Amino acid sequence: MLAKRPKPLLSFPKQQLSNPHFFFSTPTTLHTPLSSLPPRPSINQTKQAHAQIIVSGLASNASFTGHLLASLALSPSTPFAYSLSIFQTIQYPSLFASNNMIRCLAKSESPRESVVLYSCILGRNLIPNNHTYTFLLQACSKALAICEGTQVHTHVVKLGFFEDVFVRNALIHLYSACCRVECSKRVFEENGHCRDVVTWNSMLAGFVRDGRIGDAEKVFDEMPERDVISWSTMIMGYVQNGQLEEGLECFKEMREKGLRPNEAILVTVLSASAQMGLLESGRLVHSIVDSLNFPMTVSLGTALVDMYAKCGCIEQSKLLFHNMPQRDISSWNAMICGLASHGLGKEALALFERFINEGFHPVSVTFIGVLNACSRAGLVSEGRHYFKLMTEKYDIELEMEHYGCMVDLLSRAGFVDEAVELIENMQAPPDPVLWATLLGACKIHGSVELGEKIGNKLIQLDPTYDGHYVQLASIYAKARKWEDVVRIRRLMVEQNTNKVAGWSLIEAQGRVHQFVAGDREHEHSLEIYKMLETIGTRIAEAGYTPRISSVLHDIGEEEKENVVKEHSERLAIAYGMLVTKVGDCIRIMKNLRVCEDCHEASKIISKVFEREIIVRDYSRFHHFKEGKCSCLDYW
DNA sequence: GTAGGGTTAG
Repeated sequence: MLAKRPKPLLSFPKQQLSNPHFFFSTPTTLHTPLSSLPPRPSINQTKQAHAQIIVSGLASNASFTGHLLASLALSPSTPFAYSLSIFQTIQYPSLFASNNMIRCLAKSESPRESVVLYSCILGRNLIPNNHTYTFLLQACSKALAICEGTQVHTHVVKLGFFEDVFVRNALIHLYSACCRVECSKRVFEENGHCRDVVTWNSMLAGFVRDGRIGDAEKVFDEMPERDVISWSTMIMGYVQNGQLEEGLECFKEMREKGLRPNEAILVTVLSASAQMGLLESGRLVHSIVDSLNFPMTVSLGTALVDMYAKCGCIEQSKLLFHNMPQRDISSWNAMICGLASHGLGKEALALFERFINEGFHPVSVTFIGVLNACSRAGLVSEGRHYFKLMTEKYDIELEMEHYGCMVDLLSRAGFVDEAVELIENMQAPPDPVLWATLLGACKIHGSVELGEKIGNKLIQLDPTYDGHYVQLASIYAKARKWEDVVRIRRLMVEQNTNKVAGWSLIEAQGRVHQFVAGDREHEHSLEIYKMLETIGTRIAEAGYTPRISSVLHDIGEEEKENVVKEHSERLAIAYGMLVTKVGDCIRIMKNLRVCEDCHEASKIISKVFEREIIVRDYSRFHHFKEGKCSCLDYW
């Protein structure tokens, strides 16, 4: 019987660089070893050193080139072609030189090529070492090369490098990068004694990447020591998974332990504060940035600009933006979007023009900001112009969100037919959100017939979502079609819809206070309701009359008035009046849109009590001051 | 003589 031909250890796909001669093409005549290089030299320093040695006639040998490559691998900006050209000058590369070339490849744009070089190492009968595998697995992770990585794993075990903590950590990282977190876990659990802080961090990051926050928490709690990366991974894990409060809590715990945060942590915590609209929390991070003398990098500056804009302080946001030492496209996007959310449409458009004049190229998000700016300020012709510009001049693909902004802009401004036409002519099937936007406009314009058509269609598409019933019923209520209101409400009860509970948040006395409508859970509930009475009397004297069309219950008018009076927003305002100083601004965050009645009441409260009230709702900011709102009732 | 883990914007 014929002996079976041994299977190759590794079989790699044919690629552009897969010819091993690619790595070993030009013979070299250099023989002089390189004196020690300074740590992490810049690419220019390395090039200068290289040039001097060549010019002075000194040749290089494998050892010299190996050092040169090691030095190049350390420079983050090394062009890969340069490293390769140096490697190619060695006729017989040592393992040391080859390892460092793998390391350069791992950092290059073609990390997968490192496995080709690895097969060359094997082919030249060099014995790989732990460094080889660390670099090689790093390259596989970057290339998301799970097949090659798994084969390398078998080599690691066969050649006895599984006990090496660097190699094991690289394996954990490889599997988590390739979405095989269970494999990471297996590597992590084998030989539990062979772990260091990086092993724990890699496992932690693996669970975080996979969205397994519970498992990540367990790892975080069990790890024997934590460094700044452990904290940043956990904090970012919470924030990326939408567990914002836990992220902020984790940051607090870290600070209590006296640890110095790094920039990544600060940026993440700023983002969480921004998403939640927690100004005090964001301000605290800003004060940490200042007190610890963090340089105002583009990331940190942008995160601060975004935080202040999302927490209602648009002036502070603008100030920071204009004083930023450097900006990138994200900074501009954050500022344009921030201005748009505050209804400062013309300012946002002017900034966009400046952005273009400074030579930036807009991206998809930039136009979300621009179109939102037009939509919030009712700038219809400008909106049409930019919508056209983004495809015709900047070649940006239209996404559902861009259509959303346009449909909102057109329909709210009264161009409902044009909005319908836009939806109907879309290439992709329209998202129901677009029809829901149109339904909102039907409510504003009292278009019962079209609203009825769209509302019924949406209810048919998603009978469990209560928002469509509420909108349709509001359209009927505005037209005083009470029988239809009752019918829709009954239908809603029959369908057992999932009601999204409305809430309002206010930050006061170092805490976040959350209210729902009719809430009596707060420790100062009695005082809050007393204040609500006072507010009610004072605004009634100033001419306020309740707008109860948004109340769907078939109850008496007086009861409806009580329902709106106890909306979560009103409770939060009342609490704000109790705990803030006279004249201080009251800042509220809501998860839904401001209702018409609360909007009207807030305007009058701002006048009667001489208080600025800033409300961030689901869609935008409302600055209530001296009886007026920044949205000019266009929302 | 070479080493690893974590980054924002609607």
